[in-house]
Amino acid sequence: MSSPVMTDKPETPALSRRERQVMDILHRRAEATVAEIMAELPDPPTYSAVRSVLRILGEKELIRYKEDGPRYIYFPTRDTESTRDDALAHVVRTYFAGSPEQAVTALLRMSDVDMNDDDVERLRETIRRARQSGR
Amino acid sequence: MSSPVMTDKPETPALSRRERQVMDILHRRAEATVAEIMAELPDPPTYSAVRSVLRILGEKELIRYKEDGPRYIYFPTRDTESTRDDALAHVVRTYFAGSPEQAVTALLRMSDVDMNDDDVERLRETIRRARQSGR
DNA sequence: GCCTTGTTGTTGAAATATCAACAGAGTTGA
DNA sequence: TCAACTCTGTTGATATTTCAACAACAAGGC
Repeated sequence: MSSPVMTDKPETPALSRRERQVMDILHRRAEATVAEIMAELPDPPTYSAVRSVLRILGEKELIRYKEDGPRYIYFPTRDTESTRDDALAHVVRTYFAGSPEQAVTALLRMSDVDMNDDDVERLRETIRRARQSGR
Repeated sequence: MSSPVMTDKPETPALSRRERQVMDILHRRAEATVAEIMAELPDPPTYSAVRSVLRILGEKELIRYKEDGPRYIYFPTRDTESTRDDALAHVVRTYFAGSPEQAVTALLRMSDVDMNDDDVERLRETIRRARQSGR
């Protein structure tokens, strides 16, 4: 099972439904036990079923675990920061025509701030200037 | 999770791997033929296989089609705007601890603008003031 | 006209995901 | 101590997904 060189491994090994649900939980919580994951899953299956998914995710090397006394605590293998950037990039590409500015607008609307594209551009300019004047 | 209205997912029937890939393509392109979808799928299966997925998505009422001469043009049933908001909200909840500001920071970094949380807060203030002074 | 190409409708097989059952080991607390 | 409880390791059954094959029909080029 130990192939030393794996040529072009896709960034996302095409997760199944349950696999994605579990990964989302682990990213949201940073780490979790089987019981915690089970509690957060929609239509939670049995303990055994959750562990089956975890086993598969482990085989795909998407998660690892550390021992905490008698039990395992699972956590994502990949760095959270790069993972979140990928997730964001995917959303921007898929839903915002690849325009981060449009996504920013939508986000600020979500956080109760009204802002149009011109505003965003103005903001970017402001930041850029502040940055150049030696922050 | 501080959002006052937390609508349960009325229609996100937990898509499978291929189903999600196809939906992503349709959201990115707004509409597409079978051939176009097949061309954009990773590890593209046969024409028939793509159509099977489309049939299932149709049964779930996630997509519809219009006739364009001899062929069908498929498109998402749901409004793009609400779908993208949901997608964004999911990413924010899963990867940014529910903080749109953090997501904005990551987005602006992606679009080659350096900006920290203080910058974002300053920006929000700027926008808010500009708005109150009668934009 | 006639052939080639591209499309849809339908069916069913193969691959994969999902789930639960059971055995065994370790921990805990009375 | 030891019995109850919780957890892991493993296996296999069931459900769903994924895929391809084939027939029928329409369009376009020669």
